[in-house]
Amino acid sequence: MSFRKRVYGTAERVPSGKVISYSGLAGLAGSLGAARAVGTLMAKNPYPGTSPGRVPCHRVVRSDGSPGGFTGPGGPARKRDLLEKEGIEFICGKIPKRFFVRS
DNA sequence: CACAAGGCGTAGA
DNA sequence: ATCTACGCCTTGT
Repeated sequence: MSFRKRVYGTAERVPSGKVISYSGLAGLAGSLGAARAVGTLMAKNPYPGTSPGRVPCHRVVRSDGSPGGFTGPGGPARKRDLLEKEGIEFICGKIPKRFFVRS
């Protein structure tokens, strides 16, 4: 089982209306501290979407609450939009900790 | 096998 | 609070 697959699997189980940090995702995926790697994987992920088989990479944000980047269609703007549609609130451009899935 | 790059994280100034 | 520097892990060439 490659790290890559675990990350996507873990990302898919993040519920709508919540987000998780790159770092946290890395940890849940089995490689604590591989936040950077997660970012790389998300950057090349199949396609952002909530349907099965796709990866809701827009729910993966930085640990400090910043949206982070987004290479998918629409860029960062799209990411923010998707999150807001799922109920995430942006306070001064950042996401409150209560929206994070914690482990 | 070696190297470069990437949606990050943390610490210090 | 903002910015720079350095470290981290995995993937693709």
